[in-house]
Amino acid sequence: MELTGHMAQSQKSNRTSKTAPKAALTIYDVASQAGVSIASVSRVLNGQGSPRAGTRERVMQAVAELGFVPDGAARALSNGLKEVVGVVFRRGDETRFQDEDESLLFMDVINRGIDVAAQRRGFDVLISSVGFSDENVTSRIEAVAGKADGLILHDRMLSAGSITRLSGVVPVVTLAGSPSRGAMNVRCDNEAGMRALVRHLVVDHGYRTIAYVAGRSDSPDNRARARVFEAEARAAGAEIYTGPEWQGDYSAAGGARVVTGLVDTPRRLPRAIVCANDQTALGVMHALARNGIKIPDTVAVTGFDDVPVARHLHPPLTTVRQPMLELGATAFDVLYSRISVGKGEPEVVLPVQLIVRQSCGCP
Amino acid sequence: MELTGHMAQSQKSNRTSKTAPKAALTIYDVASQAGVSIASVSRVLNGQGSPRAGTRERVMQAVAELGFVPDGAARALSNGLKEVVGVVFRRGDETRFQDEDESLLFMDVINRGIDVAAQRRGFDVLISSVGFSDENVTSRIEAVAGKADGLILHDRMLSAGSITRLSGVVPVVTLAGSPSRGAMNVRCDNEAGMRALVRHLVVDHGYRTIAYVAGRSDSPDNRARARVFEAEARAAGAEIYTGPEWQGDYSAAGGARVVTGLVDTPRRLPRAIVCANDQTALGVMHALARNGIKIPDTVAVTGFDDVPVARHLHPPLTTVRQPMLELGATAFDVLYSRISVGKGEPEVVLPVQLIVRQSCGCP
DNA sequence: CTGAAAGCGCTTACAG
DNA sequence: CTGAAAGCGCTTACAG
Repeated sequence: MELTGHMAQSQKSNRTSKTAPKAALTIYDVASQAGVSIASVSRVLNGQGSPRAGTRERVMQAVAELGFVPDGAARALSNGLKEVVGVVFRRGDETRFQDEDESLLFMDVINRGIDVAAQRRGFDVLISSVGFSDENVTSRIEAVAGKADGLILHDRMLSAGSITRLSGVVPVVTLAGSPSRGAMNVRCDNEAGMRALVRHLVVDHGYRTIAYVAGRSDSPDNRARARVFEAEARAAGAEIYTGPEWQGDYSAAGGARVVTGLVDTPRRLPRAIVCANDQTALGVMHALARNGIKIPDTVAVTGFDDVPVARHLHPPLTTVRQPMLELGATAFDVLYSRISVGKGEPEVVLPVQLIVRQSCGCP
Repeated sequence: MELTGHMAQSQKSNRTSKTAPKAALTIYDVASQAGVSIASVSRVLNGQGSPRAGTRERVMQAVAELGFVPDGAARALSNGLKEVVGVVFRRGDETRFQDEDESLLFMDVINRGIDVAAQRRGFDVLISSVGFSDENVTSRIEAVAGKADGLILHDRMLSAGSITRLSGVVPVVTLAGSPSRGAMNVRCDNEAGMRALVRHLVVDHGYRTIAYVAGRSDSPDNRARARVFEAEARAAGAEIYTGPEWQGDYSAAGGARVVTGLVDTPRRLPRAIVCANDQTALGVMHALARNGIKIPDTVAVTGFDDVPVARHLHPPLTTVRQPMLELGATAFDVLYSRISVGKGEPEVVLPVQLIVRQSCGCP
């Protein structure tokens, strides 16, 4: 017994440590070991047809003995399905703001949602993050496209034209953007969320002056939020502080910059500052606090997204919750049905929820 | 002009929206469009040989016009390289502890390090997270193995035997474990870190009673830390509180449980509690605070890892910093050299650094 | 420099 | 139920 063990071991370690690495096993090795054809091996491995019990057993045994794992590339080439979904997003390597790099952010949570949904279908997720300073983003995305059955693109990864072009190669789902021709889009109901938020500030709290710290101006989400913000505030007769000094960029640093600019050139602050997203609110709150301005007593602040850290800010952030896990999962599901059935919803809008905490002035 | 635009559009949208989806483009389409052989197309696409300028141009133009993207599976099958590295890790879906799910944890940071290093080599990262309750983990991992050129396995994903077996299929790097036969391992210098930490507590602070809240007992990291902890504390003549009640599980909940068990059955607490990792320390500190026990005045607490949130705890956590980004990057680099050159370091040990903050009793 | 052809490791009609 | 064979879309010796 001892001996058998040793033999098995030295055999193995022999194979493993050979300088000339053993050629990878193929389905042919399994077939000859089991004494059947490669077609039979393939069938029992994939549960196709109804192989005779004896056949099945011999194949299974050979697979187990050899430790055979079929090559994914060959399978993919043969049956036209890689069982891989590509996800491309922007790595936040630009900003170095307090809690910003350190929390699970919007994109991370979405990716987790994609992952979970993908696993249900036997898909794996091919991640490709691109840095802000990376060049040839397009070729990087194309490389991912070539390795996947479909692509999920986070917001603002590519121009509408590029997206349309790419969607000729593989099905594409964009996140939180607007539908591009050829691609599908999954997003949250910005309009309803912003409407509820502004009404809460202007009607419930009765704030008469209000401003919107914008996100990147090329973001459809930002544009939708800005539009509704203005319409609702105007409808309620509030005064809107506006202008280029209110331009943020979705980052905490951007939000802080806006506030710093305001207090430097002394002028009246609005009673409430509505931020394009939570990260911006984070920066705004930090900067306000640094300048000794009380939140929410002097200025109320709100966010958008409800990232995990939002409830831990001081004061806890009033914001609009986007169902991020669900957003990711839905993106995958839409993509999957497009891949498998050939048709998918061109646009899905998920409901959001106003989360009232204390940064708006509520007790 | 207007007309041209429209024509181009309707043409395209025609192709895109056809019920019978257009057959995917192949290298043959490009070749015929460019009037060259597929070999030439392949050569210019891959920068092999020295195609004549005219050839190159015609190919490039055809590629651009058609929007051709080569199929990754076919490339992989043909040249034996997928340019994909698989990463398998455990999703934390078990515990619901305060800051635990909400911060970028150990594994997330490591994965980011892998991603960055992989991009440098044109590799993409195939992520597969497994939940604690997931079954047939092995088959899931094998599926990833089949789709990748190599595998990076986080700690405690598989038994040593399974790892050795798997390493017969693709090169495997394990993280923070001990080297299994056939696989390579990248880890941090637990011994040096724990030695410095315990000496700081026992020698510098002069604490005479001390305990170690263990991590999972099947973790090599935990065993190494426990061993050095005991040796150093004993060498300095400190009294070690020990026993099954000090068994944690690497989670915040586990750390809290240990403390709760201690205060329930009143007994003397040690002067210092050394935790197997930061998450455990997080739970220990929460539980201590909940019971009105002062940190570090009554009990000092330390962690291990230096996760991003560690510096934001109250008091800031004294811990041992593992270079997590570097750990991930090194894991990829080792794997890559094994994939490309055929040989890689069987074991790499990265240096760690004692980070003294306030939870140990320092001002 | 370029093309015809073989081959990568699978899956799946097609016969039997 | 099972096997021989074609084919998936590339890359790369091998001739020319």
